[in-house]
Formats: sequence, C-alpha cells, structure tokens
Amino acid sequence: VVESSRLMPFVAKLERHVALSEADRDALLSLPCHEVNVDAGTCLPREGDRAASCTVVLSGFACTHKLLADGNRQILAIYMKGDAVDLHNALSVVADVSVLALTALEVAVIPAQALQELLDTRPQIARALWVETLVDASIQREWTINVGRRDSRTRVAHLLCELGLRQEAAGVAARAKYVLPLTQEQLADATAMTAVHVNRVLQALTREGVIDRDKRMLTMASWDSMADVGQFSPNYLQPVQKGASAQAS
Amino acid sequence: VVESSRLMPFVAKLERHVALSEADRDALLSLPCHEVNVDAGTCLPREGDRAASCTVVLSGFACTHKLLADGNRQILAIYMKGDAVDLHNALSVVADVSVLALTALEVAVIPAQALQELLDTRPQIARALWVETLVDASIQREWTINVGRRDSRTRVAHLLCELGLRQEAAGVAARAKYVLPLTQEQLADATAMTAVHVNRVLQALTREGVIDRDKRMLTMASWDSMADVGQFSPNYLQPVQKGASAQAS
DNA sequence: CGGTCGTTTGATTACGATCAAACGAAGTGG
DNA sequence: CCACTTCGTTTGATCGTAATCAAACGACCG
Repeated sequence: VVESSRLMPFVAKLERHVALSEADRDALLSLPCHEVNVDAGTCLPREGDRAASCTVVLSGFACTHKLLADGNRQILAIYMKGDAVDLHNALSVVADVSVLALTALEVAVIPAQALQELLDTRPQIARALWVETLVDASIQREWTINVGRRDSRTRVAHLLCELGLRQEAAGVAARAKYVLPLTQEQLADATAMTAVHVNRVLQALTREGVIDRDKRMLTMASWDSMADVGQFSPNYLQPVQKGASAQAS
Repeated sequence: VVESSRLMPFVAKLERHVALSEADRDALLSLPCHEVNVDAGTCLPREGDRAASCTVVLSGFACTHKLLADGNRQILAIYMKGDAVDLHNALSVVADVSVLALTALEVAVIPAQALQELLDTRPQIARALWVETLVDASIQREWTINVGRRDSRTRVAHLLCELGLRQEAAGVAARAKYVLPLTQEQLADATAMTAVHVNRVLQALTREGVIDRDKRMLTMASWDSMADVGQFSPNYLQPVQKGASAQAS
C-alpha cells in the first residue's frame, strides 16, 4: 500500500464519487509524478509539442481563464487541493485556456502516458476520471447560469458559497469561514463583473451583516443566509447517484 | 457489420474524435435501443428511480435548460443529430437540468446498463465517450464566456456561428445557411438576453447585411464576416489533438 | 373566426460599466 | 530607515447597454 504518495488528495477526491478497489487505488497512488512549485500570479507552462501531462493541485489555488480580443478576461474554473486542472490531457484533448496560479501553488505533474496506460487495464479508474470531468462540467454549467441569469449580488454570493463548500470538501477550510483565494479583480473576472462593482457588492453584503471581512478572511454570518442570498443549492457539486457504477471492480 | 443501425450518426460523431476498431464500432452499433418521437416544446421525461438510459438525437433539435427561482431561464446546451444529451447517465451521474425538444425530435434511447457493460471490456469506447463529454465541456466553457463577457451583438452572432458549424459537421445544413431551430425567445434564453433585445440585434444584423432572414431561414452574407462579428474561432468545437490516444485498439 | 404563439415597435428605466482618483499595505532599492 | 513603486481596495460621478413595460401585428391552427 502506498501511503505517502503526494497524490493522496487527488485519489481521495476520486473516491468521493466512485468506489475503487485496493489495486486501483494503489495503481493511482503509484503513478509517476514530480512536484512543482508555482508562484502566485504565474501561468503554468502550456505544453507545446512536449509530452503532455496532467496536473494535480496539492496546495494553493489555481484557475483557468481566457483572455478575449477586446482585453476582457473570463475566469472559467477554480481549482484547489485534490483537483486535476487538465485531465483532458490524458486523452490528448486540448482546452484553449490558460492556467494561472491564484496563490502560491504546489502541484504534482503526472505524465499523461502513464495515466493512459491505466485506462486500458483498469476500467474503474477510467470511470473515476471520467466522472471527475462530469463533475467539472456540472460546475461549468452552474457558472454559465451564474454569469448569465443572476444579478451581481446573487452572483458574488453564489461564488462565495461554492468556494466555501468546495474548500470544506477538500479539507482546507470551513464552508462559512475561509481566506478568499481571489482578489476582487479576480472575483470580477470569475463573475463577469468589474472589480469596482464587486467591491460595492462586498461592501453591501458586509453592511447588511451577511458576511464579515478582515483582510482576505471571509466569515459568513450564517451559511444558510448566505446560501439564500446566492440562490445556492449544492446538488451540482455532488452529482453522483449512490449505488450503480460505484462498485469496485 | 451492422449497417442499418439507427445509432450510426452517433457513432460517426464519436469517430470524428477517436479512432475505433471494427469490433468497437460494431459493439456500439449493436447496442440495444428503441426509437422515440418527441413533439416540439415537450420535455423529455426525467428518470426517477426507473432504470437510467442514454438518449441520442437522430433528427431535430433539443436543449438542456434550467429554470431559476425568479422565473428566469437559461438554456445550457443545444443538441442535434448524433449528439448524446445525457451521457452522464452511463455513469449514474445526475445533471440537474431539463431536456426540451426544440423541434420535432427523433431520439434513440439506450439502456445505461448496456453502455456500462461496454466500458469494462472496450477501453477505447470508454475513451470515445469520455472525449465526447470533454467536447461538451469545451462548448460549455465557450458559453460561459459568451454570456459573461461578450456584448449582445457579438453574443448572438457567436451562437449563430456555432449552430451553423455544428449543423454542417452533423451533415444537416450548410454553416452559412440553415433553418434556425430556436425561436427568438429561446435564443434569448441561450444568450442570457431578453427576446425583445434579441429581436433588435437580429434586425440590426439584417439591416447591416450581415445576415438575411426569411421566416426561420437564416443566411449569412459570408461566413467570415459573421465569424468576425461573433468573435468566433472554431477551435473549441474540435478540441482533439490528432494522433496520441486516437489509436484503434 | 377567435385564439395562441412568435415577432415587432415604442417609451422608459435601471443595473452595472466606465472614468477618474485617492488610499492603504506590502515590497524594493537607495 | 525612508522615499518610492506597485498592487489591491475604496469612493464618487456619469454614462450606456440592455431590461422592462406595454401593445400591436402577423402567421398558423382548431
């Protein structure tokens, strides 16, 4: 049994959605990988023609974003401990986005080929990774709804709820009290607003006592009231039905 | 060789992204399925505790959408010939969305379990289906950008470009001339606008000669000018790198 | 022939963007 | 240790895009 693997948080996250056999788990934990540190504000190198690899967050926060022709920027996803930022590389699928370290970041880099080899022999691992991309897709849908159909206040609150719940699930903070991994400008890029307006929304929420801010530390008066403001229902983060495909092979 | 299977368009789409062996292809084409017709404007039945199944569009157009508490609606994806609308069911993953027939619709319904059984024995099929969800995810990202960061004019034009290109790829129309499968109200729900404003944008585009409309028939003056207005670059629809995982097993 | 649905037109409103500038904290170099 | 820069946050004033409200119009259908 591989106990000390740096991939433990990643495998733990997979197992939240799909049951794995001992053998499958060990195969994942024994994957070759090397650790890399990235400074806050730095983009992860885009693989050109070099061998592709998959990147798993060990600590810190990252995001994917895209810069438009007119200079506008949209942050498309946020990643934290245990999240794979570029699982598509395992299938040679390209995502036309940049990966940015929001904070100081530790990542594990796995050669895509090593992952690919597991797919042929271990169908349950293939399922687990596929489910992972389905969860990401579910979150992406919710983001489309967020920027498309919610007003600024609800939008910001919704994102703050998601960040809280995901950090709690990842074991890095409590859902109702955590250090914001984004600047207000980055919050704006994630919610399709301007930094000025994000600031005003945060001030309004503070004034009304829904949240409390001390530097970057965010404390919600109560989770329920925050979820209410953000029209937040957590189903989309846990889209796996218990039973069925979750059997270990 | 199964030649007359109704799943042919679906398998053809899979093979646009991943190479399949004869055996894999036949296994897919021989999947048990039954055909269902759905009237325009009707929601596909949500599976409760019944056996889950996967739905493939044979003809017509469908979409997934979500209704918010305040009555607002967001269309999240549009499906056409060859598209699977609920591939997540193969892994017992739930998507908290409704599926709506935009036009009269023919679909093939495949028992999820039959698909699941293929995953264990045919890793290349698992890959192909996974890639399919990655393509959908790529489109979803683009939609987030569209509603988040583009102005109404660009937004509408971008959607019209996507619809054209995808219909051409699916072999149901030319990219620059097709029958709009959406009402203006539905276009509004897809682009996070109001029907009134969609109408004004369409009129403006018509006035400027970028598009021509006759009933629902849409004709672009030229694809390039339309792509220009919509800031449309088609990469996100074809995110698969040639080579690598595309080997037939 | 009324009835419904989708489209079109017009008038008004408002939410959030934009522009501009000041402020505080953290980091850097002289 | 103190100027000085930089980055993130905050405040204020104004503007503009698209929403909202309201109503008419055309096509299709029973």
